[in-house]
Amino acid sequence: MKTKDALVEAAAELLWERGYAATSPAMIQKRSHAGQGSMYHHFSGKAELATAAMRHSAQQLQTAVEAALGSGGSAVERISAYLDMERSPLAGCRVGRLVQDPDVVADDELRAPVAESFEWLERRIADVLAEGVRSGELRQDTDVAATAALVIATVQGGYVLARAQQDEEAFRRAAKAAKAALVGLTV
Amino acid sequence: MKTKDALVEAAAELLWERGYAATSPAMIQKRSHAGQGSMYHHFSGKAELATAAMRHSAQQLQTAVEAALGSGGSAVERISAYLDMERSPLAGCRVGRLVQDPDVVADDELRAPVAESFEWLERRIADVLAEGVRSGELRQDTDVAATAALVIATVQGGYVLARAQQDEEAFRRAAKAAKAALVGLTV
DNA sequence: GTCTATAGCTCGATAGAC
DNA sequence: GTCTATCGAGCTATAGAC
Repeated sequence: MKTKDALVEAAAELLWERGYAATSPAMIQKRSHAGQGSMYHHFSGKAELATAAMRHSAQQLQTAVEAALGSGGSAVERISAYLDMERSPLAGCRVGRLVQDPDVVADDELRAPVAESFEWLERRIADVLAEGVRSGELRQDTDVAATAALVIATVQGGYVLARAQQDEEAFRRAAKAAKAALVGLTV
Repeated sequence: MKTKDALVEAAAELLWERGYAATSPAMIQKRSHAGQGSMYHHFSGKAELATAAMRHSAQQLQTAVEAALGSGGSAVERISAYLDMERSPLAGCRVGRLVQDPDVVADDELRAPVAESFEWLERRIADVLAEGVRSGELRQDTDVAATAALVIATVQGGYVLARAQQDEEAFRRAAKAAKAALVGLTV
């Protein structure tokens, strides 16, 4: 169970750095120090290994997000903690970047882990916001679903801005304005 | 000058649909009904043709954005018009999607058109917001640069959400919350 | 379970005829 | 300016020895 893990780990890294289409089995094998035979023994091919790697990355991300959202405090504080999570804006989102990959979007099996990850995230953030509305922290007329989408879009779009200009500050600017917008929703 | 334009047009479409790394010269030739020889006569190779196609797409986008921002009305109305521009969220942004491509980010020549496009957009939107502050429509303490980044990130991130879930509504939810946030900045 | 060898294909680019 | 032929490399996958 050691070589298999190394393959998944290496595949996850490469999917993050290069996406699915631009990552070859040979690259994964080289980085994980596994041979051709090992890879095709543990997985049926590139797609199955990539799916396992995506689920691995999504799980890691989910744990980190849960830690940020689960910290005590008000809804605004918890969402702000999510926006301020430790990130490398220039590296991009290990899950979100896959959404641009033509091969991933074309194949429902490959897209499933990504879609599930975003669905979970959107619901999770919407729940925190709904708590804020219930407790009287946020306005009663707050559109919880729309605001959750805005928060996640800010992060995903912040990655795009940072990568386009090769400047981490672009991400932080977007996050700062999103936090200000959240404060504007408080009673 | 006809075959050359067809090559640029086809390349722009394919870059939008598939990105740079996953688009091959053969695909571009097929779609533009141009032969191998024609392509290498007009362009030094894939990279040069792609650069021309990117500038073509960026120009198209700039014209459309200018139309939305240039419509009369308050700053909030003009930015809202940008957020409500006619888009196909599932198709993604023809410029922003290139930011995820490993080959594009690795090469400054390829990245330049993308970076310039985003720099122009961020400045343009910041200018509109600054006018709103000056006219007394928006609060004096508005962080114009951060808000501009938030607006663009909302659009780019909205594309990611929509593609991840294959649902246009995800984009519209994010845009709706962004417009609400803008209203919250008015005096 | 892991290895090497190789299949069959497509990649991006070049050559040279016309 | 456009064509076809071809190069060397890398792609994903399979075969079969160990």
